[in-house]
Amino acid sequence: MKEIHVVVAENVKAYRKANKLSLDKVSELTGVSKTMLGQIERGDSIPTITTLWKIANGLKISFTSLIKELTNDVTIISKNDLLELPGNDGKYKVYPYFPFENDKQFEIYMVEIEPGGYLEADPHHEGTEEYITVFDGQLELTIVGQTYLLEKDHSIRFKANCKHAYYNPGNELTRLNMTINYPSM
Amino acid sequence: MKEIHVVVAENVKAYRKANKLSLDKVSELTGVSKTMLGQIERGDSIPTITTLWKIANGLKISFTSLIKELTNDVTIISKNDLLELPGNDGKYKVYPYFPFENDKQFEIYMVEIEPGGYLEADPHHEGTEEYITVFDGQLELTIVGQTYLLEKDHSIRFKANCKHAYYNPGNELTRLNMTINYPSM
DNA sequence: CTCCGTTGTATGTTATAATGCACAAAAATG
DNA sequence: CATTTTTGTGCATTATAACATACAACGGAG
Repeated sequence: MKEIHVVVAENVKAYRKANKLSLDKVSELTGVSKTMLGQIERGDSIPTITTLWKIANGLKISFTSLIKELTNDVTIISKNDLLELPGNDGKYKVYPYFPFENDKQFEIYMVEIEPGGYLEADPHHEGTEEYITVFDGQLELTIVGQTYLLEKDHSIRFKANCKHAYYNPGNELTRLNMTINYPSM
Repeated sequence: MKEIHVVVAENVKAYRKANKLSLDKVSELTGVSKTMLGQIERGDSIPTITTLWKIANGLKISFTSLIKELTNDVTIISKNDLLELPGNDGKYKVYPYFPFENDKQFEIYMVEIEPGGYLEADPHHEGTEEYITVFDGQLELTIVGQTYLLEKDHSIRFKANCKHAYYNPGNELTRLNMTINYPSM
């Protein structure tokens, strides 16, 4: 995961090379100084939003093409590779397989809850939704005082902008897939 | 046509008010100082790309929602409720827990593949990505002739705009979660 | 070949981004 | 009601973004 200004640097440089433009020419087109363009391309300086806007507009390219990181084609992750996020009682374990990244609007976790394990979650922002599929065991989900019991192979979708809690009421490990969708305003 | 930093100012402020967050809270979430957030919102300062990135990531909103000039409560699904989508050999079963809908950019399936089960998938649209987490068994995934073997508790992310195939090479049922992300155009 | 123009980088300067701290006003609490 | 906490803004400081200028190296023209 590169720093955003490094991503910008690579994208600006790539565009300039692809179109055989000098720093002078880009400076002319964009109204940003040649020196600053060099600094940006070398990652020596972090441009303001206005400077970037000038570059995008001057070159007539989309803003997002400047900030978009080329993703690896294939990424493989094992649970062993992950740093387990702390639940509050040691019986609730969260594995962040695909954490939130700015170019997509969701994140994916695997969650394991031992019998009796419990977690109370703070409300997410307005419009956020959770999708949970139970692969093993049972899950008792409480949303604003309303309790839902999910068996194996059950799934649930709910708005996550209110207080909610997860609990394993059974006597075997609960394993579930959790996808959290954030609204794109 | 407003200056870009004024647009950003309005969007940050609107988001914060809509979610009833204080400057302090946003500062906490984003790692940007309270003072700077105030400056940004009042249009008194032009943030660097990094500062804006911190804001977008900290609030888990899309970057473009910051630069752009300005939804049913609970659904429960059981596998039994679903019409199983046909695989091509009876050994590959797809359960569409949350099919694609216009207000979000992804869909979620549970997939079960019996030993020896196989499915060849047509390419999705350009930019489409798949995220697969193996909950049980093994999965052999072939993407443009390249083969990946996934064990239990492994996950993979790959571009789904090319021919790919799923195969269970083991001797037990493979169960996996599949999330398909479509590009936001 | 020499000379000139172009290119990208280094340097120094100025303006401002980003922060920590202080504080008045508003809101919350008892 | 009085007191405490929270909130957003102002001020001073530090680091750095953005610029103008200088210049070495390179490429092209004659």
